[in-house]
Amino acid sequence: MSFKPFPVVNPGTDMAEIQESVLSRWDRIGLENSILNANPKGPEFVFLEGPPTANGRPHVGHVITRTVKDTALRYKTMRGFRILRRIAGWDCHGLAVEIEAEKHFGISQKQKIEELGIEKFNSYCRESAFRYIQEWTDMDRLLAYSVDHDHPYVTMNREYIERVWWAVKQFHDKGLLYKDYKIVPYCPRCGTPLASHELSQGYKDVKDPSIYIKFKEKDGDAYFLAWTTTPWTLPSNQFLAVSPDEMYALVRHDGEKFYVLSSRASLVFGQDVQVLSTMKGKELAGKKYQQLIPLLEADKGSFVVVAERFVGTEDGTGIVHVAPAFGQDDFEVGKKQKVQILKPVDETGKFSEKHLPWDGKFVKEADPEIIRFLKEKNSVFKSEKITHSYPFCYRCDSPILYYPLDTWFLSVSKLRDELVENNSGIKWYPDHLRDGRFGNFISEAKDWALSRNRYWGSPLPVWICSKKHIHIITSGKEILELTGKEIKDLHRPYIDSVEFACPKCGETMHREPYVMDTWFDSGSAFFAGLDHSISDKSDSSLRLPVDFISEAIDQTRGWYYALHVISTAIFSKPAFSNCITMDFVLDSQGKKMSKSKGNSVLAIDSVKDNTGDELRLFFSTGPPWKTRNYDRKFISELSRKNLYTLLNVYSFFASNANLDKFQYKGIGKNLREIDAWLVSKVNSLIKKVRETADVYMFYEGMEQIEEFIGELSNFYLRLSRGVFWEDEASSEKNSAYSALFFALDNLAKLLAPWIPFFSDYLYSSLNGTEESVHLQSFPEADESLINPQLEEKLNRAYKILELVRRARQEKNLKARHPLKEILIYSEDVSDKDIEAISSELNAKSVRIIKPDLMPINVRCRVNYPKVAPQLKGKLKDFEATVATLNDKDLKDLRKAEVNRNGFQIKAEDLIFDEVVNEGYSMESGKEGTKVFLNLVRDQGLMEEALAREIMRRIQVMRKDLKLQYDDTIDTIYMVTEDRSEYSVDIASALKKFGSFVKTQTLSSEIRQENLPSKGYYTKDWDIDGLKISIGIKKSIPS
RNA sequence: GGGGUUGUAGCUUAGCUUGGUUUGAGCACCCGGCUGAUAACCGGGAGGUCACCGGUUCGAAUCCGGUCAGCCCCA
Repeated sequence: MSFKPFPVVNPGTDMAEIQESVLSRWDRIGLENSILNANPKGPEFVFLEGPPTANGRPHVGHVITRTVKDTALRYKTMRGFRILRRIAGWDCHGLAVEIEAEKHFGISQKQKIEELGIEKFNSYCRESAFRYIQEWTDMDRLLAYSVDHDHPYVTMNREYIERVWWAVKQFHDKGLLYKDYKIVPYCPRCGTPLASHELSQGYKDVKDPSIYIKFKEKDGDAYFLAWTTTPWTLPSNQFLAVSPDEMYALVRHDGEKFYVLSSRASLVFGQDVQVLSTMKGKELAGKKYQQLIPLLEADKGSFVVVAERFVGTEDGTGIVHVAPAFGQDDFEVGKKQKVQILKPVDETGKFSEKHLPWDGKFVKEADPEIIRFLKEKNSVFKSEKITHSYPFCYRCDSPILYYPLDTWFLSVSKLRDELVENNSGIKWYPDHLRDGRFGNFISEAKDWALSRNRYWGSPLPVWICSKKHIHIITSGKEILELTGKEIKDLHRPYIDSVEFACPKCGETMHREPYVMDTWFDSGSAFFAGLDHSISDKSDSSLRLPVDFISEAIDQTRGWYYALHVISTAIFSKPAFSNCITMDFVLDSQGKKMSKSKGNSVLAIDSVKDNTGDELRLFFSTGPPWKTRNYDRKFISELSRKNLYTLLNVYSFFASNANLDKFQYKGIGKNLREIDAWLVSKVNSLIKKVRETADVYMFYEGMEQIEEFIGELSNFYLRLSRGVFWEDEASSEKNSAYSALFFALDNLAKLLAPWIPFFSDYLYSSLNGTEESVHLQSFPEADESLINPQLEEKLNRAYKILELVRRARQEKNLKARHPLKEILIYSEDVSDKDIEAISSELNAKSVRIIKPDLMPINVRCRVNYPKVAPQLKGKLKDFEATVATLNDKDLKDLRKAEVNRNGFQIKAEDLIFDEVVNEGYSMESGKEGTKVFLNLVRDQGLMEEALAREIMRRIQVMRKDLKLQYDDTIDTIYMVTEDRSEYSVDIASALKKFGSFVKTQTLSSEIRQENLPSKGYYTKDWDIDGLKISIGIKKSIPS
């Protein structure tokens, strides 16, 4: 069989180039398809993609979620699992899309949309749903996100909508669907209510008015002082609420009388306050007051003080202004008091009551005028501004109002116990989410406001007849059966006209004109977003719970919540069993990214600035649930340290293996020690990576691999280089090649889930194949090749090497200068153990010695702080006695007391100093290991040192000329000045060591000659005072 | 106000579950060395009140309580 060379790495090869070549190979071999259909008989692993909206641009945060998801998928595939639902998904409905459409048509009011026509509006929405799909696919390709992009689930598709409808019916059948006239968080611009989980996305700190209002007592001359940040609700005031059991006071201030919460009096009035009487809040209940703005007519029961538990005592005055139309608590008060509520504001958030001077104004804009109006009436006690957090529509940024509206709800609050129970078994990463943020949220779950008074969404499939019978339609087929009419598109407006006779009473049924919260769409994905692998929606084929999902932290109240609620309600099971949650990606300064600050990074820019591997490496280092600063500096640092280091190891391997025509035939039995070490380390690594990845701790696996790459390069290869350069084939050399190949090949497979491109480059280069690493099995550790003792042993040897380097450093002895002798004292190292490091030690002799052979003198001195207080006057005698102790005494002292001159000398009375003998350099390690360098430098050593100095410089010059490994050269030199400490003759040095230098530098000859000389590349050097010019030129082949 | 989370060198961080020499590393900095794989690397230096206070303990970065600060979520 002819030798097939390993592809060599061209200088300047970068990761981008590798990524390009790997991508085109993947296309060539149709890898995507093979991955999607891998392991058809393997155990099942169910994945679910959280559907982003393809109507928005992906940002760098999406890169990290895709990294984590894909690493898990690739890992599971290599572990032999058949992955179900490895498909992309797209969330297509909702306000985000509608707002794009409004911009497109240049309108911003619902009325205008209806004038335009819902048909036209929605058809634009449908078209623009995939506005940025190209950017998403580009990003996914460059990140190697391996899900099926050609068969995604799409929430606006007919089948999907029908499954969502089916879900609504399940809620209805369980009595969990109801309609109510309730206060809901409402976006006046979008004209629709928002669910609590949507509301939570839009809190912002803003400045609002903070005013203290005087409500005049009806049967007296005092005022009730109330505080509010929403002056526009004051015309609708119908009650004042106090806390029943708190103490209130009637006080005099500046000539007027006020009721106020006792504990707040001084904060509101300052020093100038006189308490006239005190009473409990409930004693105030029933007191009447004058209508503040007497422009609207109200029911008789209005304008009284009520006692309510919701009244807080932390801010304001302890007296709360109640406008039943504009707050949840307020609404309940209105209901309790059985009054008609005042609602002078229409659905666009504008005053709509001709008796009010602010008629037609948006409520927030009317605030200043209302304040002015009240000031003129002397009803304002104090008017300020405060900064507080207020909700805004997370889609369009309008201030949210609380507004009474007919809304369809899901009775999620009834399910709280089940939600908590189903959550208890979910594995959360990080685990504190289970009982923390997510657990808290579901244990206080509110009813889900499901309906939206909008246009582009899954239509609410609820039909009602005049007798209030409800019918839920679950398919287009059912519509056909009920009406005899085929309906192609289930969206509005077509669905709006569907009418049929009530199955119960025969009256005509009309559809409730709403669409649904788009979170209900995406939250249905676990049963609605089916791929070809799961064809019906029966429980068993759904494989609930899904094994793995992963999204960013904001989804605890978004997608995770929706999935969990729907799955619990319909299937009484959790929707997912493992969930990795990412925290946000911050900018390089650790600041939150935002469009307005201009520091946000688009995913597409990021994947073009860096390769997919580099980004994935960056996002895989460290736990994903910690915030990470996006910084190019760190990305390239990690890349350099790991990917490029490994590329160089491979490059070294390939170029040498090609010269030697090495072919891998498995690792043999007779490995060199350091090769056995490497093989052992690889197997240990495999074991550790599997253990962590199996429990979803992917970042720990990656960190283990990173550490190993460092050891491979800086320990193994550095110490083994020599054997690869030997001319003759040998079993040692073969051992080294095999071990290195084994390490690289396994590393390629280990890296594959994290670093898809480079790992595949490495794998195919090593194995000379077009096949992909991603279809290989994940490596399995061979326990019999793991040798902890050996790993530990070389670890110690490496420590010794460090000590020697330090000892050399101390005496300024370069590593390339040979030493006469190194002595090593260590309890647990034998001569054989240090073989691996002998090349780096560079000594004529290395010996392990017993403690008594250490070239040291132990001296001792008196430990004064210990001894002086006891001895006092005898101290001088003691000193003299100590001075007489000889080496044997000192040795004895380590074991027992020594009696001398009447003193019982103990070891702790003395301080021992170890003084190294003349002519040695010593270093001690932590475990008592000591190394001694013999500093003798005879003529032979000096000559060799000088020869090596010259050799190294020739090598540098070879590199300057970019010569090939096997190019031979002619070398000449000329000494211009010699003041060196070498004190040896260069000619005689070269005479003795010339052949060594020649071999190492591939010089056909080395001779003295005047320089510069024509045709020679010349450089001047100063070798510790020896000034020398060296010239080399490529030999002309004879 | 409630819940969660974080606080270790200029920066990024490991160690905390299970208390035990002197808190370990990388980047940057300074000095020196090495370099026929490397964009590397090696040795040394400088740089830490382990946020703060208290408790438990022979011993606390680690366990407990409290405080402060940042971030996130909720009300």
